[in-house]
Amino acid sequence: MTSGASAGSDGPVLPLVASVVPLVPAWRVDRDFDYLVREDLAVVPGSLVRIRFGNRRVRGIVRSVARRRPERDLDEVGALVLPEPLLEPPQDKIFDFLAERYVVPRGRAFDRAVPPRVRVSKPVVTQVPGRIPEARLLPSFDGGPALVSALRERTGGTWCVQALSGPDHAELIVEMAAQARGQVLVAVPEVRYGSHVLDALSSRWKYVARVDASRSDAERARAWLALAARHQIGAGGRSAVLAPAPELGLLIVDDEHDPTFKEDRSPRYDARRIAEARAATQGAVCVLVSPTPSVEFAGRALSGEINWVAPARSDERARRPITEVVAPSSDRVVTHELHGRVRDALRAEKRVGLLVPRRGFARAVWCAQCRRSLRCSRCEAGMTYDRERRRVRCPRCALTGPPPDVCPSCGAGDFRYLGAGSERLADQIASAFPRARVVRVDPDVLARAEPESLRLEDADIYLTTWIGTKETLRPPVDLVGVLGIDHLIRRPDWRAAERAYQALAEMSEWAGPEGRLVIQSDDPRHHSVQAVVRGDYRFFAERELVHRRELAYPPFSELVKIRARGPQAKATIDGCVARCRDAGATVLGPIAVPEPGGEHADAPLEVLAKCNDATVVARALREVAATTSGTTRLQFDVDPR
DNA sequence: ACATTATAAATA
DNA sequence: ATTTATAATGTG
Repeated sequence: MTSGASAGSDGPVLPLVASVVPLVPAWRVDRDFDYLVREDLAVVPGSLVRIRFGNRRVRGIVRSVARRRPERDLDEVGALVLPEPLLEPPQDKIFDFLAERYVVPRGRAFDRAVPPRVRVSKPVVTQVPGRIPEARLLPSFDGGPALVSALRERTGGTWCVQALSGPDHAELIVEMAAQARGQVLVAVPEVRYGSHVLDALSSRWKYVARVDASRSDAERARAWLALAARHQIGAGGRSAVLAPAPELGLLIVDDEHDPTFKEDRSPRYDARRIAEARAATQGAVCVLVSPTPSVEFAGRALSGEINWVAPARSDERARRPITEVVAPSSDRVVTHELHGRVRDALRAEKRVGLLVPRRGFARAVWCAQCRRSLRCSRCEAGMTYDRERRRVRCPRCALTGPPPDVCPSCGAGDFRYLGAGSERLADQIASAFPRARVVRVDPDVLARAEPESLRLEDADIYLTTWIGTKETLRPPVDLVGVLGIDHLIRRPDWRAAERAYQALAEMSEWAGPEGRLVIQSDDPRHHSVQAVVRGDYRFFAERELVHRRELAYPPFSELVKIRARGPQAKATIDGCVARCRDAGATVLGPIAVPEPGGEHADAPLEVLAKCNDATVVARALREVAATTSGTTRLQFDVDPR
């Protein structure tokens, strides 16, 4: 590849030619460009270089370097931005995958390989790896010993690990990292109020290359370059799965179910899928950890497609608090039963956490008989109910109509409507327990005050919305009361049951094995509720998978959402639909999605494609994207959350 | 007829 | 992304 015409042959030495991806986010330049390399410049595959492009200077990443005869007049590589390569092969394949699956120009994908402000070039701290300690926690898991040997021998594979809730969680992550051979990257959910896992990693290793947003740009850049120079361990948020690690041995995604692993700006990647694909291309082990794994990955694990690691049933049940489900009362927010539990706890000088539902939510319609929510006949989204007009409406395709007389699933005629306002909850609770000190935490309070200044330890009743239940924020309590879970269960969204289960499981963890959990729900038999009562994740997963299979939602399909706006929106989206169908997808829509404040006439059009392999559909859509004119905006969302 | 502004094309 | 050529629109 690099030899060329020198040895023995008579011709002149061929020039060095580098293929470069310019870091320019445009479909018109979605390919490599060749440049000459001066003999004194240490340009290698993966180098970050400065090149002339058009009439300006941009940065680019070198894909390959070879001695060959150029086919045309070439410009010279301007300079090396970094002395060492940033993206040694085969890591460039990750960014090819990123560009391909998530339908972005290559320059936009490769831009994610570059650290912020590459001015800082400090010496790199490298750690001499110590002796590998015995694994303490993992061997007691079903499938744990196999994972330990995969880590030690670096035999690859994707592993879905159902963690135990509780204080051992951070240690489990540290233990896996310590067992691994080669470099280790750990991705954790967005760390706004700190992270126990990152703290635990930092106390085990002298220097953990932190690439999360809570660090300064300078520190992130330093960490990024340290990892490119083979520093052993790095950690951060979603983007940690894209950090350089030429000798990657282990890639961990912790709390894998968390929605922040989906990037919400272009490139809209799912960090878990990137992690899996990356580990495969580098021969590393990919571990997805969560006490409540996503149904997508758990389903693949239970079917044997990827590896499955779970705690012994008895260990899982031992973490469960005493759990009760009580029917909500129609005239008060705190039922008689929960009121009694709170009163008893306060008398015993114990502390109480109460979870109130979010303020605004969709009003769902469901059948009292078979307990299914009403779904749109056209696109399968859950219907919402407009109380004033007495009509049902699909939030996805805006199909409206009168509420049906009988349930389309079971023929019963008894519908329930959900979604009463909940503004006065805090006041009602304060007046129900007048002698208790009530501390209220919600997004408004958090925006105004630092978490430390809230004096949570003084509270008898800690009243919060979901935001205040973050592990690093919530105070320890003895009783947790969930005032309403039904709005989450009935949410018009195919992941509603999963989100509800995860929320309840988190509350169960908050109450802890010594505590008590009271759930107010009118659907105590729902699998999201029952799984928490039983302390049995698998119970939830297996039942939810039945529903997913019925409607062909992930993991039984992959999804691609496409949105078009502008003058040619209709024609453009029709072209996309045709491409999707050619690629074997089932397409729902197109439908107009009204925007807040926008005219209905020029509302963007949206379709949802269900397919076996979204990468195949993405490849087809790439051609549409590359040929779409500037005034029509196309937006692709592969693996939408 | 010429200046101003939107639009498309090209980048080694 | 940014520049440059080209078409469309506006102005005296």
